Amino acid sequence: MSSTAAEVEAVLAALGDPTRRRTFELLAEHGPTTATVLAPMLNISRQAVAKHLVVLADGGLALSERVGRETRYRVVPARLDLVVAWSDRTRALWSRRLDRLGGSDGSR
Amino acid sequence: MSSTAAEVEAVLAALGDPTRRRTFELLAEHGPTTATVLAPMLNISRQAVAKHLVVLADGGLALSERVGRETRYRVVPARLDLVVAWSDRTRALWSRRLDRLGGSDGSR
DNA sequence: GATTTGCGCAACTTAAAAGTTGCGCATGGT
DNA sequence: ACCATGCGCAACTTTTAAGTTGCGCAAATC
Repeated sequence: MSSTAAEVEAVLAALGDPTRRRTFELLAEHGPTTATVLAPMLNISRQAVAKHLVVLADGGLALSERVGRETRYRVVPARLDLVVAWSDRTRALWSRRLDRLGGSDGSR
Repeated sequence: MSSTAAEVEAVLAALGDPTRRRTFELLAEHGPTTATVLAPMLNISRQAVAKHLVVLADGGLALSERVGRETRYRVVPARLDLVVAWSDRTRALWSRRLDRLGGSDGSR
């Protein structure tokens, strides 16, 4: 249930690259597509896109499905919850520290 | 108000690196600290930490304050909202597509 | 005022991704 | 059967980020 550190790692690393994030967004807008279709939109080779898609899939942000001779990828938006969860957890670390200080001031 | 693409870029790129994310978390737990203090916790040189802190600051995730001869960094947890906002926006892109399809099925 | 401590600047090395190209194989169309 | 299309594998180049080391300067300490 609670996401492992490795999962968060994979997701944030995947979203760290601009081209890959753009790929993810395109996938979200267009729906299930192939690397061949995405390549011209990103102005990079099909192979480069294919690699990005594998990274996204490794991070659980996308799923691949083989349909005939094409490999269609689709986005898994639920995976973004991991990012949000991590953000909340980190914010919690911070506020917990403030609690220990007992005050209402975060500086100094 | 609405975050620019460049800002989101900077934040996600900053959080993409494991060491840098760890630095960010340490900063959240420990409160304002210097690169010198953080270095041994991360098992890397002070300079390496200093660079990470600059990247975090560029992304708005941290703020530096010069106190005497030390440079103290503190976390800006509010900046994590950008990540959450981007996640929401991307999810919206996705569901909007489903709306266009008019159906209740995301596949195909 | 001499020493210690902490930092920034800069040059460098290293390591790892991003991207390219070429090829061979499988699937679909005619 | 033949050709076209789409993909995966693999080797390679290029780019960029991560990390190190050395040095000089400014601020505390004594």
